Amino acid sequence: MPDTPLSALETHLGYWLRMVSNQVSHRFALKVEAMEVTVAEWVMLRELYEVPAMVPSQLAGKLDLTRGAISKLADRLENKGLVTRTADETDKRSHTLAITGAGRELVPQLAALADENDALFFGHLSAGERQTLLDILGKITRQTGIRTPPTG
Amino acid sequence: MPDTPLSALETHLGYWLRMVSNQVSHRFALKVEAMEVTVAEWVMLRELYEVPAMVPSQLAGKLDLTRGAISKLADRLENKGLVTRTADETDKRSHTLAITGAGRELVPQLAALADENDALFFGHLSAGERQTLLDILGKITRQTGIRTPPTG
DNA sequence: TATTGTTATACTCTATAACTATA
DNA sequence: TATAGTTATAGAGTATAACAATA
Repeated sequence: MPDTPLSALETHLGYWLRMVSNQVSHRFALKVEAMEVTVAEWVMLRELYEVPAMVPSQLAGKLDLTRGAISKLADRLENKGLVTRTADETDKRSHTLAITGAGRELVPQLAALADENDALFFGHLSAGERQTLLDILGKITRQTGIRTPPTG
Repeated sequence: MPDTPLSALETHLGYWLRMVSNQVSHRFALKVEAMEVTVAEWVMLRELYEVPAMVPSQLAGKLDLTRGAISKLADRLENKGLVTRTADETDKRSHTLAITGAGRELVPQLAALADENDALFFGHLSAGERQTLLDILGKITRQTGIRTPPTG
């Protein structure tokens, strides 16, 4: 028997959020594995899908990763032909990252897998509950100043 | 401009859940680092805190990890003096894992850090919103048959 | 000197699969 | 033969810090 009441242990929201999120992401990872893409790569592709091009440090800021992490991720995606690096003419230190045609074709397929996975985990919630969840996630991120989900 | 409408991309709940959860867990990791414990170790300690002892494979099932992963985690915690392995007399292949006195003292301190972290990320939600979030997380896990948060 | 991106290094987390000892 | 736990190996994910080129 524990020395201390368990109630505090039972209710850490962060703990349960992590449990559920890990489960959801893990299942999604298995799905995208078939398309030879990892979850981190999917995140980067998603981001590049929505802009013409972006410099690595900008992306690092957006995804809250180091420049080194972006560099490695970009290497992998470049090797897969899903992303290209283009030199900056004016500042020779810099370059931009852009999604390729192949990458652009892949994204909707990956999005379909994400839809499938969402259906599996969130499909049994009511539309209202899903919206509430999204709202709460938005509220949390807005308070802490990271990227925020769409308000829908 | 993307070839496909972005609305589908915008609203993947799994995607946003992961973003928020990663943020929360990362911040928590920084906090517990000061106590020389990782998040995965905290999860294992939490589990062992609530029972007199448990066999590794049972724990693997509970945390949805492989026996190998548990073995390595147990090694680390044993080296830190937070967990002990005790041979099973009847089945010589088996043993049990139990939290030590030091581990038992540490858990409430880690729980306090979890409280702090919860406050940071969920403190601005209303009590009702927090309960709703917990309810929804519970609902999701109950549907997919993994461990579920307390109904509170 | 400061900044951009890369690289070297390291560690956690986790898996798969082979292995050892025992049942 | 089957099971319990360990270990070897590997790869993702990420960080820190040193580095090269350029500004």
